[in-house]
Amino acid sequence: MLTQERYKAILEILEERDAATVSELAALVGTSESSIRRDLAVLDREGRLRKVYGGATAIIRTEGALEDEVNVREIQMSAEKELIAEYAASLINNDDFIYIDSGTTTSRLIGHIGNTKATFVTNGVIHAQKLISKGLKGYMIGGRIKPVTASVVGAESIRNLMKFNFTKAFMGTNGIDVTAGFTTPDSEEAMMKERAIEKSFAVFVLADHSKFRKVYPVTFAELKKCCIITDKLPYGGFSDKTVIREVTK
Amino acid sequence: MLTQERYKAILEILEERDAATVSELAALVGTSESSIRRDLAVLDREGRLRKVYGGATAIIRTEGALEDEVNVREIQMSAEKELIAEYAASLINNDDFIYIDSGTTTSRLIGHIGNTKATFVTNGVIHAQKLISKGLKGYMIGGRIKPVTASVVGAESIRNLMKFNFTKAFMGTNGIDVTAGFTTPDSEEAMMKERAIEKSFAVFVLADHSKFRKVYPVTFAELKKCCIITDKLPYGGFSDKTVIREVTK
DNA sequence: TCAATTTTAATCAAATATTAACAGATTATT
DNA sequence: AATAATCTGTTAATATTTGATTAAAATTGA
Repeated sequence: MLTQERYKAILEILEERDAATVSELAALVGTSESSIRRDLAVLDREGRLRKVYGGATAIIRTEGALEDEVNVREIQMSAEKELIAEYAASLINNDDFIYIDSGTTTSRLIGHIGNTKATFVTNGVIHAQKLISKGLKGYMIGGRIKPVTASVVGAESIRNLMKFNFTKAFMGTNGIDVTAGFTTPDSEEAMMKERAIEKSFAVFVLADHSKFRKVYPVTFAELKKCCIITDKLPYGGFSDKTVIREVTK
Repeated sequence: MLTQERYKAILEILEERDAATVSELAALVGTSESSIRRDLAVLDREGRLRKVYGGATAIIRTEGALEDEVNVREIQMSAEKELIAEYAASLINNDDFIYIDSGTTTSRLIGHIGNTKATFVTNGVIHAQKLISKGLKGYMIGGRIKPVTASVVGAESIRNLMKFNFTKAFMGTNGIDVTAGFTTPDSEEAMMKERAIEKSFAVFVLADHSKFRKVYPVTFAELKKCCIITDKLPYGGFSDKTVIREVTK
């Protein structure tokens, strides 16, 4: 059976039922679990389905492009990120005035914030919603909404952001590299991040180990500007000029 | 059974009945109480339900992120509002620059907006989310988030709002009265509404018949300033100085 | 208030799932 | 036809999830 035929078969099965286990797919498609796993990995990378522990789920494009891209992806985030988020949340004090960057890692952080009198400012629409559902004092940065990430970016929002002076900022990143620093694929998001860091007394970047040694088009900060909170350092250590907080069980 | 399938099952059960105990969920989903507890912890952190002692309750997300008896009722009396929302959506043109007020009625309106090049500005967090999930061009007003209604209000947000000049505004209201005009219980929300109306060329107030002859503490506009879109006029008609668009099947 | 009852969170072993490495089969390339 | 590259299924080593157990915490009712 051709690989492409398998892909098609898998996607068709997932279209009927919303989810299927690896063993179910193997039986239905008529191949080994190994092949199914390899297929799911490919299709997940292509964004055609969502790989989850035990199988895969369909990407429902019914209404919310956002609902799936942002919310569902979070569900499959790993235990390491949970640890990072938990630790980051423990750094929050009652008198803090905190910036929360958009992105999945920081979104998870909000789930771990307990009862606090701190005030939170964010440019993430979902982050704002989570803040209020947690009963926290929240501020939303205004401006143009970027659909894919459900975050507010652009000149307008930067102007709004500049009014604030944060005690702490919790940032996400796509890449961390010794020479390129913290990088992200989107220049508008990068600009927001850059300014938020500028206006914060202490900056924490939440990043699991997979982010190290990766470089994306736009740099938004030098390494030394932020404290990295991670689960595991890359092989051979990292720049000794960087402040790294390694969180382990 | 896949973890994600369990999540979905739990959320579906909570959508039908507003609340369920851990043991009920375990029986209905067909898994152990341990797993249900773990699932509830995750889903609570994700903000998809509210974990309570003994089980979990659904989060009603139509307007406020918080459960609200009033909201529940409003959702149920929906057929008329649907009509109003549908008609209001038909008024939108490609070159419009539109303000969408926070509130359930306007939230519903977004669901009826088709493919348009118009730009939308809102102070509702959930409204913003709906806009992007619909693929519409959206702007968020920045400022302090009021938890109950998940809307942005306050001095900061009014300053941000004043920069705009809208072609049309779609507003919600709590009361419509000949002498008191359009009224709402919250003064901060009222101020936002007042300014939004001031900055709009045409203003439409979406209100079902139950809103007529009711007066709430704060007036945010005179009747003649806005065109009312409603499903049914009150007995004996209404002020003839008011522009009313009555929508019927 | 305090004791009885219920619920929760933490722990642990068993069951399940994943990964990576390997060798044979299949397909492309020269 | 020979060689390289890719794909497939198997296996063993890891890692994750699950349900039972139990001590601690929360709720209830007198």
